[in-house]
Amino acid sequence: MATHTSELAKTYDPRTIEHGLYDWWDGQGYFAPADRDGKPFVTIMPPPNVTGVLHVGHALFVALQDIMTRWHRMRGEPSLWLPGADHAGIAGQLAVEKVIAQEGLTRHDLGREEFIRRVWAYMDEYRPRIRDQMKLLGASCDWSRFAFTMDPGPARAVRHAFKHLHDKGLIYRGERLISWCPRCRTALSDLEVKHDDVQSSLWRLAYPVEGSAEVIQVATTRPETMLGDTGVAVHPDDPRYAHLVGQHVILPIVGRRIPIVADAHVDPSFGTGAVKVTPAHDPNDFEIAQRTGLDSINILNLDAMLNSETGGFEGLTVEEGRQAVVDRAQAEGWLVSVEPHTHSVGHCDRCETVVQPIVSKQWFVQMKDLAEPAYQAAQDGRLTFVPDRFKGVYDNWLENIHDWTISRQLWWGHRIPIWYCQECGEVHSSIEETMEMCPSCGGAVVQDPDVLDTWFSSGLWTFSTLGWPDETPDLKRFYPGSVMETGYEILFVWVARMVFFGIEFMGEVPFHTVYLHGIVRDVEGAKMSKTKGNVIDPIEVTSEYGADALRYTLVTQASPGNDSRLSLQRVEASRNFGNKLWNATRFALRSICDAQIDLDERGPVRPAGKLTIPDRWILSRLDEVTESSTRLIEGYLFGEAGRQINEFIWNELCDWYIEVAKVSLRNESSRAPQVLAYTLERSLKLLHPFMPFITEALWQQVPHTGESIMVASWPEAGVRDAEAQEAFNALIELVRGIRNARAEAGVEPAKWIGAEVYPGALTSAFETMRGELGFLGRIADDQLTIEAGEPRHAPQSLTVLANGVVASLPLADLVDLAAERNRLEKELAEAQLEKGRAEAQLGNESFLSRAPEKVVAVQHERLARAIEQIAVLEGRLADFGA
RNA sequence: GGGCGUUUAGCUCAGCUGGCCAGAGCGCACGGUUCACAUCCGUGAGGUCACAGGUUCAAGUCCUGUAACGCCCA
Repeated sequence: MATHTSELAKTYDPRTIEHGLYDWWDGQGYFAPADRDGKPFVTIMPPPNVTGVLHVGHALFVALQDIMTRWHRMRGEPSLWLPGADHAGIAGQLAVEKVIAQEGLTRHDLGREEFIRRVWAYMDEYRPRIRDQMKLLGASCDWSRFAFTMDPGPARAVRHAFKHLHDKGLIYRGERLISWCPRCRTALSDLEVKHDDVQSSLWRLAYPVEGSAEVIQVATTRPETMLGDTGVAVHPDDPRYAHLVGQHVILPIVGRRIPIVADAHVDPSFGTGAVKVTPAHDPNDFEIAQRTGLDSINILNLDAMLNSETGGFEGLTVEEGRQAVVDRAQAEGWLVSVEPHTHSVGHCDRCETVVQPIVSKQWFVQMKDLAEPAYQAAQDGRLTFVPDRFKGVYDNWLENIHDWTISRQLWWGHRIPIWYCQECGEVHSSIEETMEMCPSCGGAVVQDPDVLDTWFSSGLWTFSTLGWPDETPDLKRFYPGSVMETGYEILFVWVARMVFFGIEFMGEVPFHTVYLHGIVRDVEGAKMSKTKGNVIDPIEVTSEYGADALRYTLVTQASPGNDSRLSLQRVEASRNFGNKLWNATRFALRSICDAQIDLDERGPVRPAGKLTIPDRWILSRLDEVTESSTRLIEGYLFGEAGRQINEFIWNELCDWYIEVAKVSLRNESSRAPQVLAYTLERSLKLLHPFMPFITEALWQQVPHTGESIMVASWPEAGVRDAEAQEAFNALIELVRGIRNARAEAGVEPAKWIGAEVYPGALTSAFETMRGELGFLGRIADDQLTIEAGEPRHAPQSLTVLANGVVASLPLADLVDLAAERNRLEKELAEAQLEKGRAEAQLGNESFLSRAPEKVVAVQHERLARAIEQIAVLEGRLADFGA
């Protein structure tokens, strides 16, 4: 270990201890998968995109993935957590466009080559920053395998995948209605379009029917699109319009003659029951046109300005065009009505601009054949979800899948590996980065100018990072991986795509478990955003409270799949927990300084032999916590595991064991040092995946075996000691009762009092804990009696009942008789209620016959105890007389 | 329109396979310089587990419905 201080400071200072540890771990090579046999644990990091800085959402995923990885590593499995970064196509390009805009330039001023050079420079600047931030959080990922989507390896994988799918006919080029962002000037996939409700209007327009005085009214939320109408559709069974089907209307403004058609998808109850059909700018209309053979007329340029098809409106924006059409309709008398209407409008996920549906020539992935096996994997259990409700969401998406638009009219990204021959017109895909001439005719070729959707390369991530398409040793050893941990918001865009690509290219699902976390919100529950100014910077939090505290907070405050709110108060509480652990270790180190701690290859040897009841109790509780936290982590219930470990350390080890150890440590032959060393060392190990820095720092100080807690073994649970637990629990209850009675009677906290204790069956156990009882209850040793027989009471005394143990505290002048009588009466009433409840249960035939024996036995005990207490309380009250 | 989630103490949330009197942190009240820790210790107050039905010997937990809030898909 790099720094080995002999004395711990009085308070825990996360900054001091966290500094330097990470580099030491890294230098020791602990982050790389161990070179040993056995099934490896593999998780691939969802690549944060390189355009920004880390936010708390990243801190959450780092914490969760690090917990899993560290835990599996401690269990002795070769563990790989592979980090990466994502080039973030649109977002990346936007970020750099903003930068050059400050120089008054656009990407077109620079030209494609120079622009891309600038993007690379930008990315090269940001990548290390993100990496450094993840190091601050303690991410134990293998940096030697770090991958970037634009690196040569992953880029080659993209070309291989593309060519494979193209050759197979699963990638095709076609004219389809797609979502177009006028601002980003690119096609988007369905998943990049967010739908928001917008307050708008519903306009009713009257179109004149050809050769008659009749008009047909249509309702629309986008009147400007009438310029591209190629038909009017009505429901085939709608009697109002039956006579018009097959006739034509003359479209106002443009004067086009368009047919009235029947289509079953028209909703007769919406609006007028007749809809205008604009196949080039509406998905539903596009489908109606496909079925009824209507033409398609595009009225927009790619910058979303109206084009020459619109007659006099060319060059107007959509909004201007809308106003112009409405004005004209009003003036000419074919505007029937305008009513307020709220409807859902698609916006670009990146820039919020209203998305325009446009018919355009793009590249698509045909999804049906890819989706089917991915769906099957979830049905037969090869793929499971945590929490499992996301299986339904996943299924539903795959069942209703549409083809995936993968071409983007951007410069930053993987260039589509397609070349068009200028001579013979053939289209070729290639796995090479460049193509010199047409493979068919030797003619000149030109590469498709577009790039691929970022998620196309991300979808290959589980194997492109391991060297695919080459059969590398890494690929053989680490594919398929184990767990994919990520946010639920990218279940479709990323997880599902990794699954179907994994199956398609590797023949196996890329991971068996998908763990999905929620969104970390601010204290008010609002999503954090730069514009709102409510962002909590994880790095700032880390520098104030420590990465351990932030990680612990994020993990224990959230349950899988649910959003959580982060408050600094809670981070502070986690830091305080670190301080508690820190000081418990200081105490332990001081107590065991002279003692010889026995070590074996797993650390301090489990104490055996002459153990006291508290010794046996804490060991038994440690076993229980070891068992339950192991089970919880196996079941992905990290938050609950973390909480239980905290409770054990704070409320049992610190509050009780260390307190009683102060008594037994006075005794030379005490085994407390060994018990303390053992329990503390195991506790540090249990907590290590959650709070890696402080546990390492302290572990190095306490007696241990091995170089680092990171690569030490995860504890195994021993056999429970029910007898010790029962006896010590009774002691705890009694001490609490005594403290309570003292407080209520207003006894000075510092005053030593007397006590007569009647522990019944636990008498001999209590004899052995005489010193501890006196210390904890502040009872003078020469005034403490422990007797097996029936409780007797001095007249001026308080009575304490606890788990079958009775104590009488003679407090002479201090006792307020009326108050004590009152207190006893209240306790008596409670005991009688308790007796009644138990009797009711035990009097129930079906309870006795149907409930498990164990549960029935508990009720018997409960009844017996209540009866006992009632007897004692009634006896006591009788002493008070009338 | 379809689906999902949330609703538990003043606040933020746990509560995993149904089983003693429902827990934590923060906040609140009272008291504490016991030689690890005031980033602490002790004691206490505070809950109709959203509502209405149902299943069960037993429901915060399972089922059905309702409401409010939120999210996803169309």
